[in-house]
Amino acid sequence: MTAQDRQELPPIFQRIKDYILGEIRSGNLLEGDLIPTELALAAQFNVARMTVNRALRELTAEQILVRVQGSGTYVAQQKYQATLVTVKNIAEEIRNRGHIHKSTLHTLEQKKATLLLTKQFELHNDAILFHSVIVHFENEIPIQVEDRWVNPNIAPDYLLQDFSKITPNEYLMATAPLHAAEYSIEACVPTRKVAKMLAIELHNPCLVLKRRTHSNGHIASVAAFWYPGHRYRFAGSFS
Amino acid sequence: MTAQDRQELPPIFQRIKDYILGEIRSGNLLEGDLIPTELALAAQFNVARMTVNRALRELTAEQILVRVQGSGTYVAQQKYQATLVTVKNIAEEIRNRGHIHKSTLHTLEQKKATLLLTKQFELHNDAILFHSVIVHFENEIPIQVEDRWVNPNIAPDYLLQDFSKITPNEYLMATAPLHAAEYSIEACVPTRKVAKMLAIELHNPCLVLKRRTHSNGHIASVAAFWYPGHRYRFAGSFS
DNA sequence: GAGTGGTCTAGACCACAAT
DNA sequence: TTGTGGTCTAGACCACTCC
Repeated sequence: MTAQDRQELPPIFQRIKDYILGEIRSGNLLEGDLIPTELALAAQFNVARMTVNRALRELTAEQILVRVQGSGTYVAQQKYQATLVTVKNIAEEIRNRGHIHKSTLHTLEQKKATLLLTKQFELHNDAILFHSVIVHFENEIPIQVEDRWVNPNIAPDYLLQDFSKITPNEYLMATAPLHAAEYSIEACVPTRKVAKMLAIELHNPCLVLKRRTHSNGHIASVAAFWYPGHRYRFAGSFS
Repeated sequence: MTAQDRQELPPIFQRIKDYILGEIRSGNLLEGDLIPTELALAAQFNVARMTVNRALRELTAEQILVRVQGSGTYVAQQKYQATLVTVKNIAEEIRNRGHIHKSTLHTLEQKKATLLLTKQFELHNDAILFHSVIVHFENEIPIQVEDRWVNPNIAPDYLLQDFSKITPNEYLMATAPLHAAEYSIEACVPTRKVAKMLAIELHNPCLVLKRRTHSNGHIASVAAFWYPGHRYRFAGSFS
């Protein structure tokens, strides 16, 4: 069968994927069930085995199926209902909304690490770190306080940057490739300083995103991002 | 070249992927750059074009490359530094920590939808919905208030369930396959009812996860999950 | 028209699992 | 040993972009 014969139909591998997905949705195939072999599906659809292989390989990448060499292909266990939240570069996010991003630099210094920070950075006791505090504005309204500590070994020129033109995030992404990160999201009452910078009351809760990033086997940066709870939310969707 | 010749080496398509990724990491290939054609890479690695095709197709699925038919293959724009938070079934999460999950049912009813709810569910004005309010405990400490509205058409037997044995999440996952969801995370002060159920003060901020789930082309469920801010955080890591 | 990626074929050899 | 998936080949025709 040529592509012309198929006309407006989706590619064969896609139709095989749709067929399998349909069998799962309809209940004909249940979690853990063995599905037909590649050769059986190839015969059923009258196509080459490679075409079936691609369909099943992609469904495996999508975690719909599980394949075991020598054994067979199974319907994967249903995943938990999960929510994924993506937190991006704040300046980019604001610009993507068509709004104006501005930032003000409150602190840019080098400072001896506290005990907690030396542990977070996995550095020796008297380590010197770079520290910046920046407030980000969306259309002149403060939307984020970025309190960041940076490992001088990873970004030695950090203090020389013009953070009105480039965000620390953008600078670090360009300087130190991101290899891994840990993060948490909490709801906290703001400190006096943070409340003042965000122009909110002390009793207004904040969303606090904390993130530690790794680069080249070292801790590159430890940052806390404070958002006013009544002006900001993390949101998204998935399917 | 046979698999035996290659011995312990990774498959060819993987080595081509690694090569491209290395060129990007090293800076030899920059964002937007055109990469060699399939035929050029096939000649360079002395393999069939299909093998190169698989490597490039997978890198495209991973959003490392962008392919344009008739034009060429390009290095995709660098992704933002992103933080992904996964929120799972609360009962499962607690058990995974080795702790004891318990829940108490505060409300289980059918009720006429408010105007806001009819819009969220995309239903007509006088629609009847199921409503449940459940408090989840971790080692006897309240950790989540689950306030959930459910579409009766999707889960007609919702009111008959024993939610001390199965969470609404688990029941809905088994009854109505999850196709998509929207969600948000906010920091809010609790309502009086929520504060009482969570045994916290009115001034203690809460993390509020809101989630709307789709199943079979309909809105299955609209839920708000309240967590005490000082006892709970969303956390995770990625690399 | 030349060159690109998109898809597909009909074989092949291999590693691994079940028996 | 048989059957499974994992990978690869050396072609092919097509749709599309760019010149």
